[in-house]
Amino acid sequence: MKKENLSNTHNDIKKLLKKHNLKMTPQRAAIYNEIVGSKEHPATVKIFKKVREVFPNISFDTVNRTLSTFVDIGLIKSVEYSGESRRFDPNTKKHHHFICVKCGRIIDFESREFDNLNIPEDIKKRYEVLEYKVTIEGICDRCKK
Amino acid sequence: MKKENLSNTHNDIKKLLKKHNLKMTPQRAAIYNEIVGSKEHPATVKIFKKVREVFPNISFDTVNRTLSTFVDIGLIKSVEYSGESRRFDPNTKKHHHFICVKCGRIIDFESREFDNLNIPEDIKKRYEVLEYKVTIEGICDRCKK
DNA sequence: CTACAATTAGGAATCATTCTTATTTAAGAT
DNA sequence: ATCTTAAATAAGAATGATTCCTAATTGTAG
Repeated sequence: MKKENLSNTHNDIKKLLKKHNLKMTPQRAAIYNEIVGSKEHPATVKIFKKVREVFPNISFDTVNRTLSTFVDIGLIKSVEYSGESRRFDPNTKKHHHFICVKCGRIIDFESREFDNLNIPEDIKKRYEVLEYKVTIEGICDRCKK
Repeated sequence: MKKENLSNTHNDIKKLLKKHNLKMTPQRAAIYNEIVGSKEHPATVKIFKKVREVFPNISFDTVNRTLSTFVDIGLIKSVEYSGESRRFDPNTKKHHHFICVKCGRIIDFESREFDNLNIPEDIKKRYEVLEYKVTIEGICDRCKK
């Protein structure tokens, strides 16, 4: 019997929510059930539509708010830095980014090592690789104070 | 005297635009002047406001459209995969992403090598690093056909 | 079981982006 | 220099994503 079977899931989230002084609600359970195991990195609308099938009255706001909550407590992750407005970079030379998770500041940096990584063979075989970069997330000097 | 002084800029863009059958306009020049040399990875609204100071009648649409054009011809880059809706990942284990630039599909992959990169010393010194990941951009198997 | 604080639904509001259309303009040809 | 025309622009409407507001509901501690 596997350690993490579905019957444990509910209690696991409940525990995690409790740790953050948050309540377990049927909506939260439904949203979690929808997203867990999903391999397709769904957008909020997609999750909303799916959850609506089993929870016809749930509002978009609830789904959206709940997803943010889940990200805050580390239950799921938000992919990349999407969701904000598009931002531009006049620097077209190869470089990498440090992004401050507090203020959103994006700082360029260069690294010989990062410029010369070996792309995994199975990726190169299956897909056409155009470019890659390393993105470091953290807290910038200004926000540390 | 530096090679790339400002007087060349105008002609350089003009040449690049021409290569793509696009016209040089004062709006495009103003937008480029605003973004070039900018270290802060500005969002569209910010660029719009700045350009408006010297070009009071320019529309937001023009700025936005022009920025997309600049990205298309490789004059600037769009940072990360922002601009779309937020997308979520229930996989909180360390992993990396391949993003298809055609369909936007995000594919997880794991790599021992990528998991153990050496973060540059000056980054570690100046900022608090929380995590990092490698993002590969390219064309996925479905879109290659 | 009760009370209270947290959570929810629903709709309005906000923000970013794109579309539509009429007008203007850049740039090659005369 | 002027003409021609395809491309680009301004302005506002439309769309899409997200967040805010408020009243009603619900989970949970006591």
